[in-house]
Amino acid sequence: MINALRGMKDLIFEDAERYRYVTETAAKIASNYGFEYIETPILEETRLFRRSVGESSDIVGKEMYRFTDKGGNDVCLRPEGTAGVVRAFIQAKLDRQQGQKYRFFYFGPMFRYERPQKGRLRQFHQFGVESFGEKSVAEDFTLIQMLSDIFDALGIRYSVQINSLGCDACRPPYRENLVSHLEGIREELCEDCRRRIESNPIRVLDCKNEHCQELLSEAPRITHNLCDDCDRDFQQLQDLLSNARIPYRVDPNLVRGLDYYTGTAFEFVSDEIGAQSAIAGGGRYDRLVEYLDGRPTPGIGFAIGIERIMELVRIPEKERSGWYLGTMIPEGIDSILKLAHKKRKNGEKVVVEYSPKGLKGHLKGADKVGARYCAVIGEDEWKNGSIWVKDLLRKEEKVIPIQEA
RNA sequence: GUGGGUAUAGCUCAGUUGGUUAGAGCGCCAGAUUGUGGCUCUGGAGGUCGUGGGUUCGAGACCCAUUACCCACCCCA
Repeated sequence: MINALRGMKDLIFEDAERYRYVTETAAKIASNYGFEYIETPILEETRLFRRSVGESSDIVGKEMYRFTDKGGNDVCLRPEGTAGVVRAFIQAKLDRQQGQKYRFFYFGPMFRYERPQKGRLRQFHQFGVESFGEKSVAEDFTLIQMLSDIFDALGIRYSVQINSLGCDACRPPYRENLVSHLEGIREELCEDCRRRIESNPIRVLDCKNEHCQELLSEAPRITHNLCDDCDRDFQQLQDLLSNARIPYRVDPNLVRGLDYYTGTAFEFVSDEIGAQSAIAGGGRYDRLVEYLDGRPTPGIGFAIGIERIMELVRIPEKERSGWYLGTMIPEGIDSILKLAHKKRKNGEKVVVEYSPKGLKGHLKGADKVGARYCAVIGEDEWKNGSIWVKDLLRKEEKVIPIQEA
């Protein structure tokens, strides 16, 4: 037997329905916010992710599905969605339209070669949005509001965490500041933290080790080291969230793992799904378009981890719908097929049972496929060109000429 | 990459200190006055016990290896 590859899952039956419900709900809300659908290739040049997501991230460093194609190109299955959309944005020369706003949403599979666990697959799906050209922090607020609208619509409980990562003006000095502080207590930190001082010092701040946390209580916080512009934006964001009655918590340790983030960073967290609790994350990336050779353009986006919310989603109960057609005698099949096609052309859902069988068998069959109407041709109906129809919901039945069915 | 757990019917799982024909529930199929669904009752089909070695008179149970899945670290959505 051939099984799906490790960390890859089939979306079938209820899972498939849940997936569709999530993407359709989110897409509807995103378009209400003025976002347009975009679909970019799943395969991209490796360079794209190295320059956007960043060499220092684990995603690029060790989790990419990477290979050389037959043309000798160094390519990767996309590990996230933003890079491709930004590439498309620049390729379409939209960055030349300075002052214009462009807003996109997308959804689809992403690939990371990680050890699978609850809420973490190698092929997983994200729904994301990217907004280009709008530098106002009101857009940051609007994306967070959109996310809460989406989760509200899906019936998912969440908490919101926000932070500001600063800009080119305030982040580098803060980083130096932090590193020198960490160097001072280096010997007492755990092994992981010592390593992170070089690779990603801000990460040290959210070490799970209790001893480290005690030592870190004195460490400088990014939120106290923002420049005037960043600080003003961050304050305004908080005001906007409060006015909109969106509960949030400032978490100075919230760090995005991707190098391209600047300014506002946010995360939506659920406490009902195990260790992989981040159900959505995003933030600003005002320099990313430049990194990828575009004209400087502010940007901000988020992504939802669809698998992580799948089991939390409350889907509406589906009701009986459409038709089940069957016959009790072999001669009836032509009439059944003709009727089925007429109804299908008419936009109705129809399931046909080809084998003749007793009425009871057909009723059971209709029940099983969730049909509302069960229509059967038997001996009597065959003789006078009629068909027996039962409404399974109202328990009403009638015999009518087949032309009228 | 590291650690722990699990692997028996389509699904969820029982299976006593190793001992005859490996069980249940659900699902599936067929019946319960010959043309009336969901409920009930009866019967039936379905398993080389993940795979490969080993210990033993004898292994689904014990040992080793291997693979897969699950959970956690890590990382992140």
